[in-house]
Amino acid sequence: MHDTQVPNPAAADPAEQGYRPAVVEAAAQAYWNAHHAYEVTEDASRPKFYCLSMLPYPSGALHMGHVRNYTIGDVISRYQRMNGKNVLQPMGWDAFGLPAENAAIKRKTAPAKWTYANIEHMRAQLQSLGYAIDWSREFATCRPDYYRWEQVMFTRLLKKGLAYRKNAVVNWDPVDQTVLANEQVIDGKGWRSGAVVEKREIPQWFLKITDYAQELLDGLDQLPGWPDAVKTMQRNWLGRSEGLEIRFDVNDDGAPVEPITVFTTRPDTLMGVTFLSIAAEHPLAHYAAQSRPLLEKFIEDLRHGGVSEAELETQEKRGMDTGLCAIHPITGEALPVYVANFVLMNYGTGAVMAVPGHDQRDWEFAKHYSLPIKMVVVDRSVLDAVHEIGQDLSRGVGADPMHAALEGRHTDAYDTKTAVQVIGDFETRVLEQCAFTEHGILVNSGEYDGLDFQQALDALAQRLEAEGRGERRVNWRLRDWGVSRQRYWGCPIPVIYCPACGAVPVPEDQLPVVLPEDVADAFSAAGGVQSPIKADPEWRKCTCPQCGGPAERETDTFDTFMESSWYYARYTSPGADAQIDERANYWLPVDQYIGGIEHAIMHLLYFRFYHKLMRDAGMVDSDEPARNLLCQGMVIAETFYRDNADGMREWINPADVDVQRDERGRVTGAVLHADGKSVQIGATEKMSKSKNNGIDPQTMVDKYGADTVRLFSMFAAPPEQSLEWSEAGVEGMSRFLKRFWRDVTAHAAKPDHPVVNPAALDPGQKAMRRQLHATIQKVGNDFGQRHAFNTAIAALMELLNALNKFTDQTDQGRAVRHEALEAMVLLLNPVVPHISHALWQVLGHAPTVLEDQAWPQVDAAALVRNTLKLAVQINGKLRATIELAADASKDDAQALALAQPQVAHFLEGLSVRKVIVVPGKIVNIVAG
RNA sequence: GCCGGUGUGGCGGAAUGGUAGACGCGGCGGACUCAAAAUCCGCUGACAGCGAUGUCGUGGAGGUUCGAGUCCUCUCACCGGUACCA
Repeated sequence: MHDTQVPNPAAADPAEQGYRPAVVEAAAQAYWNAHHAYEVTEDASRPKFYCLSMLPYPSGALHMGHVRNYTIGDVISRYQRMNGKNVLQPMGWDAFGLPAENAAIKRKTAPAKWTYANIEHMRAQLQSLGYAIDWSREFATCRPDYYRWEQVMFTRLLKKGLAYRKNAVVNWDPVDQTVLANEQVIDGKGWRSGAVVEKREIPQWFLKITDYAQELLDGLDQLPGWPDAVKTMQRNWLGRSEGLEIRFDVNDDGAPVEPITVFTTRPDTLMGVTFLSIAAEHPLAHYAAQSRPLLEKFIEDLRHGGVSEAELETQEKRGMDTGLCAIHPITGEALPVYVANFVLMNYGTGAVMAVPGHDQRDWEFAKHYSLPIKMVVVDRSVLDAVHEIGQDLSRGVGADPMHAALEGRHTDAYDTKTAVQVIGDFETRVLEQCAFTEHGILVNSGEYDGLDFQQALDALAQRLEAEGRGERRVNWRLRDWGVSRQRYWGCPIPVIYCPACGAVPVPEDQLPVVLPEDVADAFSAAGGVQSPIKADPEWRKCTCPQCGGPAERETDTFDTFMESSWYYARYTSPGADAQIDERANYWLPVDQYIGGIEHAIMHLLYFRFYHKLMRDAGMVDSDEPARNLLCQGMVIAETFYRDNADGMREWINPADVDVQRDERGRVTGAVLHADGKSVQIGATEKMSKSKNNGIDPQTMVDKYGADTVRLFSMFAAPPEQSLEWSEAGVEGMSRFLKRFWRDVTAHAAKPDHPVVNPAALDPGQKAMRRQLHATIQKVGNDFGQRHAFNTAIAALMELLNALNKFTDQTDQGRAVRHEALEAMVLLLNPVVPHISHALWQVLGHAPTVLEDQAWPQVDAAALVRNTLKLAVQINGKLRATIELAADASKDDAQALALAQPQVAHFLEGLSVRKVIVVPGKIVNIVAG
């Protein structure tokens, strides 16, 4: 490849000394493209660094969230390469999904066509931002040569028993006769039809992620580079709990029926069970409803509404007695069995033992349906209080609740009235105010009285196991991953249904099962309600791979989380004739993964799960897919609106509004450019179409340049926090880059640049150079360790401000300035690579890929200080500052502090009790 | 409902338990200009004071500590997730 001649943008027109981002950026990008600057291959001689940003969904146009995500990734990538790493930064497209179907319906086109057009547009937008991406590895997940391997993997999992089919509940729109996503259910109604949504059970494919639950939990401890918040959320989502599974015999009017199995983490409250609750989908609920019309109607009513957890958990608690009778496994007591809408069939066994005295939800349910409440656990403090009184509880309250609990502890002296009151008060609280849900000591529990939680668990487990009525169990909140979707725009599930052989995986040599893309007519014909491959009777026709008889294909497609669970591995092996090849083990695991916090649980759990599946298939060596994770916050913006005469609220884009302020800078109002009339100011929230507060990145790049946009998105907030877009703030960044350009070109106008001689520097030059090296140290730490890009940039701004005040024109003064400007170009390069590329040449270097320049080194000698400033506090309040030699002793510091006139003034009439000296920080005088 | 997070000047934010408000925006004043823009310089948490300076101040209420924005308990508001949005 020959060199493309790229003019030096600063030298191109000597008369034009100003910063012209469009010219600078085009030149830098042309140079990088000509030199394939960011294409990489495996290189065993260098440490690798795989920097991965979550791949975008091609929704139509880049939004600020993308810009923020990919700029963070780009800064880290360029920084790591300048520190000697072989850096891979890839990009691709998460191209299947629901929005393409919605857009296709709206535009009467095919989802594929819309998707590919979006990819073309968004790729160009990404390229205009100048990211150091290896584009040779790009792919879209909707292409058969990508999803083919997902299908191969699935058929292998099927053979291994890690994929299986079972019934599961979905949202059903009875008017459109279609399954709805949770997002498409609004207030319990279908978003298009407006019909009340119903729950419906249909057969679906599942992956056995629960087989990996323990490993997914344990693996979190091997991820020190992941945020604690993410690990905590994943732990809670996995939801490991230890407890007992207990069987209750059940009879229907005396005749025995199937027993009910419950799981409980609180077996110590077993003696407080006053009823059982089962899910509406529980087999016994169906059984009981057969002979009970009212119950049947109740269960039918519960079918209304969607299936999302948020909806189920916030709806009013309702239940109905089934008329069945459960037998308490210890006492033999008869207990009613309720159908309750808060019991979820897909958690645990779909049935719970209700202990209203010690579970708040059961307590509320018992109150509402007038069911009995029993107190069987008391707080230790209650026992202690009673013990203190010395009460012999054999004469205590009516039921003699604590006799055994206090066995051997009571004395002869007692005060019946007070003890009864203490116990009574506690019981009254449990019966009338709220459940007591903490661990404590058992009472009212016969032979188990006086035991604590662990003792009760052990005793009950032993007895129930011996009697065959229960066993110890570990229960998980995590459910198996349902991967079937009743939609068109996804990867076809490679299964064939044969009347003779049942569900048969498509043989690998017949894969991929290709999704037809030219379906625009089918889409408009069906109004998008029915998937074209479901609507087409021909597509599904095939022959059974086992018996050769006529058979039909599965017409469901995979959850799109399937594609995004392994894309990171595919980037390592472009063109491989397998899912991935041996190159994967050079690059994996990912060294830095970056994406939105909204993916903290689901995507990141599937991503970890899939990596373990690939490991167990012998494809990768590592246990976890990513060493370090950074979750960036949202991009938010102000909203503006007008309430029109017809009562509709019209949202106005922030770009079309001028904000008005008073003489102190406080916002007093806002007006529309177009008519100069006022508009209302709304909340500052996530950029969205519905609030019309999105700022188009392309407009910003065209107006200010990519470097300015990149700089602002890294400066305005730390990466994990939400970032408020502010065009005034963007202008501030533009000013900084203009100043930087001007200062470097002005300095370079004089051709000579003497070299720093540290021994020859005067105090002013030394101070300037100390700030330079302190900044180098801070920027390296902030970029490399803390990911605090905002403070690194602030330090570089301070350095430039200091350089502007440093007017020293002597040889050594100019040498210090030269060292500083050259370092600044390199330090800023990860954030603003285009202007850095240009200014490097202005400083007299040949054009080059700047990431191959070494990162500036800290000169430790330049950091040395002779004196330090200390704050002096009296009783924690700042009263003076002192300056003393860096090697001064604590005593020196104390003496100097006490000698300050202000200190003496504040100590008047007080005596010094203690002096705390923290070297290099503070002297605190405690006086009174 | 449940799980996780956030809350600091007019605004975005800074601060290994050690001088709260770095840096940027906005605002005010000044220089340059016929004028404006751009650029440059200075000031800018609130209250009191001519000033030196003092008092108060990190969503709210308590607590630990010589010292708390930072740690603990409770509480309020907002944001993210909640298994078929990605």
